[in-house]
Amino acid sequence: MPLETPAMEQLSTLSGKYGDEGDQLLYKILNSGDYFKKLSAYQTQAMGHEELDKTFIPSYDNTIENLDPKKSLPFIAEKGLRYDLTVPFARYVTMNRNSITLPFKRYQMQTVWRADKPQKGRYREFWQCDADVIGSDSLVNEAELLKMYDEVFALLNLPVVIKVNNRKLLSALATLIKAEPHFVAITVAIDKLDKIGQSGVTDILVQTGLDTKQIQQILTFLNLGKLANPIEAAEVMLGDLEEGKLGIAELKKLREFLSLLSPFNTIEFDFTLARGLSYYTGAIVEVQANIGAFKSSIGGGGRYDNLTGIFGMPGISGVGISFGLDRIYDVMEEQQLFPSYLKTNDTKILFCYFDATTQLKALSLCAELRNNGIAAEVYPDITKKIGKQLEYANKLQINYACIIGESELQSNTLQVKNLQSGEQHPMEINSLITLLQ
RNA sequence: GUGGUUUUAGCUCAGUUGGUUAGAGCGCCUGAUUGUGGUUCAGGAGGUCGCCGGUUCGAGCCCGGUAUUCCACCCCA
Repeated sequence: MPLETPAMEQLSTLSGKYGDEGDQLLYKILNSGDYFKKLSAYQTQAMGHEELDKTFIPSYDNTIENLDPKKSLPFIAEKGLRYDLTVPFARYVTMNRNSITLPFKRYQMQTVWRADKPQKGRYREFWQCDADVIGSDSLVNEAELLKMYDEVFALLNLPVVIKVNNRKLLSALATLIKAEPHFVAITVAIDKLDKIGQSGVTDILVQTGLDTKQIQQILTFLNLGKLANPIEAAEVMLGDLEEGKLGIAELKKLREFLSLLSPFNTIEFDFTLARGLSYYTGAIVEVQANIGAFKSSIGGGGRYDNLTGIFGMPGISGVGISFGLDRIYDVMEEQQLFPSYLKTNDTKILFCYFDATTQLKALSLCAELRNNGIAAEVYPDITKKIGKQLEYANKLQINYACIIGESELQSNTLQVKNLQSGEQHPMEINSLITLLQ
């Protein structure tokens, strides 16, 4: 079923769900009214002012520069703009737990906002199209959602690579090399392998504080992807660990399901896929266009085991995918994948005229055509220049022009010109309606 | 958040070591053609050179600040 959630959420709902970077990219909304004057002495202290009391507040110039932005934020901004569709969905599920039936499926197509510097393929406001299943652990859901990616992009004629991994393997890897505290740093580093290569990844890991042996094991893990049976190879490496065992089992099961669904696109298991959103716990997926120069992801998703738990409804697992609509548009525009019929004008005919009297006639004829379900337009300005009006129709790709002058008014007929063939015939309004219907 | 870059006519852009009245192409308008398109020809309109300040006899050009565009990084859709 379709679902929509408000553009604004409580900042407390959004904070901490997307990683450190995510919190910085959240658009915060200032509280209403004179939020500084409303602050209590206690609150101003909490904002970093040991000696500040309320009488001091009205002197804004003195106070603002002394405020600690991080400490101040909760007091001056309680709302933020939607950052993705998954977290609001989890909030919705929690709030409506009594009225929805699990497993619950929904799709959601709305804009989200990131407080980012815009650049190529990167927008401050963009559309996401999400599909999620919540309240079921089954890997059938993963398989079906991956197949949904596959089918949608096949319908769009846009070849893609769908990359799949499992967070549990990455987690097991961190356990194996005894570097659990550096889990996030490790995932961020290996995610960059494509861009900066092994040496670049090594550099980052050294800076993180890992030793040579640990780094070597990470690189070994990454290279498993090149083998013929990467999942089995990973099993040898990580299968003794609890999370490794689970992750391997999930990937194997998913591979089995997918083999039955005969995908059109490449679905590959890629151990370098990490993803930054912190709420993913199991399968993670990312979609890349397999055509053109744009290499950033045009879709992503994964399984989140405890997102509703944060809102007070533990033990519910969900999995979802997201289509990055704007980036998909960008790639399709670049590759000219939009079908030509989308580019034609719906307007069938333009009414051309010469003076105030024929203008009235054109308006009433146009209305009559519209009443018959025909898209028609009237040239808006009075001009003696018929050529200009025809050229306007041309530029708008309107195929017919109806010319109304004094002689047509008297004979009660219409001159209808086909702008492609150049042919022009007099006809009655009824035959014009038949012609265009 | 860090680094770079852009800003001149409606649009896309030239503009030399600072020097008279800032240019081009396209578009637009008018006419050849007082009611029949895409071509052609002739003519025309349109710019406080992003903004504020400074240097200079003189600034589109140099300097400072500020806004803005796009790009890369970071991160992601």
